[in-house]
Amino acid sequence: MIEDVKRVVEEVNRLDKGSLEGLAEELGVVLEERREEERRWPPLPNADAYEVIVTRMAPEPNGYPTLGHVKGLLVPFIYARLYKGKFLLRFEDTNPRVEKLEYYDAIRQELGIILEAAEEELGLSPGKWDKEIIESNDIPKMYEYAKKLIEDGNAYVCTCPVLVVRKNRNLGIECEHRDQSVDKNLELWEMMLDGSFKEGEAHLRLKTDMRHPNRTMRDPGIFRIVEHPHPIHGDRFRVYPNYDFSISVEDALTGVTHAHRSKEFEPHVEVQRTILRMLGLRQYEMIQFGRVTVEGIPLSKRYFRPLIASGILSGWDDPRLPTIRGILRRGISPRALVRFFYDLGPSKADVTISMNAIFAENRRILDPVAPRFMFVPNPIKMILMDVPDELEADIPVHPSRPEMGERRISLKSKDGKVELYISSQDLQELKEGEEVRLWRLANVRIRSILADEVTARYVPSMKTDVRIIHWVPAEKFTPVKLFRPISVYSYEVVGGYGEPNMGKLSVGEIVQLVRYGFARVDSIKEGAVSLIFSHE
RNA sequence: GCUCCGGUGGUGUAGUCCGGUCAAGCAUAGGGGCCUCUCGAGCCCCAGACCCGGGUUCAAAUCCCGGCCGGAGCACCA
Repeated sequence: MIEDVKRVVEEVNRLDKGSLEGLAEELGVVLEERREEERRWPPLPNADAYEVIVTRMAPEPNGYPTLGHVKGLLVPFIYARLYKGKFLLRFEDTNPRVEKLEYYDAIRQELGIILEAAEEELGLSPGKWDKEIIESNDIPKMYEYAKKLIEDGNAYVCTCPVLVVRKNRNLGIECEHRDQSVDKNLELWEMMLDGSFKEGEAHLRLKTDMRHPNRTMRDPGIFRIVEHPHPIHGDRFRVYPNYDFSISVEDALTGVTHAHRSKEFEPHVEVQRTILRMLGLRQYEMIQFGRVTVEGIPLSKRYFRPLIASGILSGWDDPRLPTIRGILRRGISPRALVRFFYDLGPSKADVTISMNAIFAENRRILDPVAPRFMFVPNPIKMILMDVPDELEADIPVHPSRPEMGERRISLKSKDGKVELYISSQDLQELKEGEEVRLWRLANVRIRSILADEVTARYVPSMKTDVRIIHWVPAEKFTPVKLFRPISVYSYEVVGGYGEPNMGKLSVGEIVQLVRYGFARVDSIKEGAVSLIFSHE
């Protein structure tokens, strides 16, 4: 019997897909239709256990958000919306030494822009956070929890110097403070709060296991003294909770069901679970995701600060920087960012992405809407001869979308001559005697090429299977300065002329320079346009 | 060193929990073609992957064991 089953299964397994499908049909088995929908994200673990899914992003206001933060924002946001839950923005501001008010604002602004774009691009609505929380507001509440920990014998005040603690934690040695009485600990804790100890002299630590294989679990510090004004509370507090403590209490108290953070916090899961258990607080899902680094670009603020201070970078919005500001200023649409990170997914693997991948998304979004303009870098004068009275070119705003309109450029000839500019790059490719087409204007035959001037003869033809180049009239054009980011420390400025009406652009518009690439209008002064090159 | 986490086409990702619908999906980059008065976009087609070795099983990307490679943490910072 078993042998028979074996034989039959083997036989079936040998069949190819076609005959299996035929067989299925014969037997009346209905194949489940493969769903052709947009790629879905993997489900949230244990989602059914919660009535409402609550996620959050918890940035520390210690700098301008970068590309690296976008995943940390979008992962919880997307899940919250996918599950019709709530998304919180929480400022993790418990280290006043590095936090500043301007960073709170920068984070609100930048994240706001991205979430709005997420609503547009992915249809995840509403494209904003449901509630903002300032963690430091809850410090008094955290003091209460600290007290409870001490009273239950789960925490003690330690006055060992840093180096001793470091050594003890490495070696797994318990110090004498560990066995202090509850009363003694309460007394010392009050002293921490009332200023009897200076910064660094006393710490409240969790009593766990000094020989735990996971070293973050060896009596982690949960409160310390910081003698530095807080950007919001000034001198109100001198004792601040540490990361593991504040995050656990806050997540539990604000109803978070799924807490996302980057993978480096993996070892802290155990610490946080322990804190929750000791405090009798609600447990929730802790999910780690892989870090994102950009090929060739450091993401650390520490690295950029001196470059900004020394003027090598113009500020936190320098288009060479991977800050969100910098990237937007460069002309990357926030929708491109959103789409990119959506496709990236919430995976736990660390990834190195290339800016080219982001550029590809941006092109996809910009191409259908960006108005086209002719731009002639490094212009060289071209003199056209044998021109009838007038040449006219109707330039479409967007060749694939005639409804966007067109503009007319007319060139009047003087004694049969017309002057215009072409780019020296194009000129290099031209040969004397060659017929070329000036885009949408006329065909010409190159007569002579000199170092700073080229002459050509008008050809009454519409042939388009010749080389097509771009031009601007010599009589009227817009001076253009194009800033091309190369790396964090370098850039190139390309000067040239643009079509006459480029002077009417406004700051923030993103255009396509035909045959050149996308660029964003950064500023306009006295009719001259400054562009920042986005990408090809 | 210790602890933890990963490894699917060039790149990124889905699938791994609960083995069969996966001779593996999607995107991007690559090749070819069509279209186009942009070297852009669009459309069509092509090619390309389960880290290695054992094991379990009728059946393994999926489970087990061993190895290799990569990353992170080991701050009284988050």
